[in-house]
Amino acid sequence: MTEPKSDFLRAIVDRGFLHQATDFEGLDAALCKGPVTAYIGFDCTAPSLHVGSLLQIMILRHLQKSGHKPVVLMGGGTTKIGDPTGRDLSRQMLTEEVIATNKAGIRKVFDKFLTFGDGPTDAVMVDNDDWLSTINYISFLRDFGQHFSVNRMLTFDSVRLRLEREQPLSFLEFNYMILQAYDFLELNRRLKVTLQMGGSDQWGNIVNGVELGRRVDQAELFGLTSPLMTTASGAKMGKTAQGAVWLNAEQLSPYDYWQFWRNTDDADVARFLKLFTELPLGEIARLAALEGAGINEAKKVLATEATTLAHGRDAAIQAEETARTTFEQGGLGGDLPTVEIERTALEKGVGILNLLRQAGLSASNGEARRLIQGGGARVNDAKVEDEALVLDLGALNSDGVIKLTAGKKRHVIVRPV
RNA sequence: GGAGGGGUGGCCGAGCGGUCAAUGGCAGCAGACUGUAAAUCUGCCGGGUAACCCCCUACGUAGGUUCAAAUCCUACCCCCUCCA
Repeated sequence: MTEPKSDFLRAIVDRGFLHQATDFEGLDAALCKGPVTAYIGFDCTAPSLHVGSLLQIMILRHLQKSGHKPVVLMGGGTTKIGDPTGRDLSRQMLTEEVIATNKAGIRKVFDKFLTFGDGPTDAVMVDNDDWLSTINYISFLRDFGQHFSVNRMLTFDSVRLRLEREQPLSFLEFNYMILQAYDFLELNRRLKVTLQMGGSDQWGNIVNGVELGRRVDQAELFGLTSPLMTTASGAKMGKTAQGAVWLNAEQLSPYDYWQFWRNTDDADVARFLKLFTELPLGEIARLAALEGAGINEAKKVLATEATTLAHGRDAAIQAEETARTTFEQGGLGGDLPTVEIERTALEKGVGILNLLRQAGLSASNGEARRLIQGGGARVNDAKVEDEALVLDLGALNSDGVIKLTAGKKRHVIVRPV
């Protein structure tokens, strides 16, 4: 592969976003010629997106920054028939209202990363429900069915692996790749989209779309995939004990988001800096060269930069500041998760087990008890030795709140109201 | 439609009449060591509770047999394989 000439591909390659592409040179040339419109598809099964989608979002951001037009395709139509991947076949179909709500939530996330509008390089969001829901089976078969070879479809990884492992593959699933290919064709017709991007697991779908476009409309389409994201320890990106790492502040506070990045595995830091921040590569190289405890500096930069993209500079700085006072000075930062408690209840006295539960630091009294027995619970930084401990107004610190801690990292402020 | 196999805790997977709240692995939580990392070691890991005492809930669903069932019987639901 030669060094790409277009800004976009150079960024994508240099920062580690590229897995494979169809006609890399052709795409490079097209990107040099003028604005290219490209899309990535997203599910709308949840009211927000989590870190697992961040890689794709960043690609769209780079695309826009280098002068091209990003299209966000919402899979509203495909969501309607449920997601057939995995064994969760019976997953509930979502109603129109839920889908609409989810789309609105997702749109808010994208607003942070992309500039939407009507301009030539402004991002737009579309929903494949607009064309999929009106498909007529007979005419669809006649117009497009002839272009799909089952023999060929059977060779795609997504299908082949399932067959080799003798796992069931429903006809519905088998059709997904056709519908996705059709999305590409439709987007090309409607919005002059000529490039589809996605995770490497989407390669088969993307190639199908490229070929369908060529066969039906003689359109020159391109596809590009990014590596599937895993952490150094092999886990899927974006899952933590508390659940998914959401990109919107309603579901995950900027402080927690910052913490997620701060806790990145050493081995992932350089890679993540390239993928999830927009720092210049030279700066990243400098940070990545830090050794031993010094790498913590790089993690803080990663956390602050990544949080800036999702929540804005101010929120990121505040999260960083809170982390500093909490972790480095043993104080309590103002941005820590806060739980309110009735002042009158506190006057009477609240059991520590109960309080830990209310603060969300343990799921049950038993778990809270175990936490204390294991020596992991602290009140105002003092280890709790007695699980029968009762806290009242006397437990308030000089700030008039109680700082509850579970383990080394989980802090909650309890504030009387 | 016929024959066979199977549904066990977040996941994988033992158990196949009492000693089973259920072996083991993974994941998770806490402690130690550190650097809010990794690896390692230790403890915990259904709920209630003063403690491994007891109570409640749990091995697809609903009944039944038995002093006693995740384990046996019956019906039903679901999944898989083979045959038609």
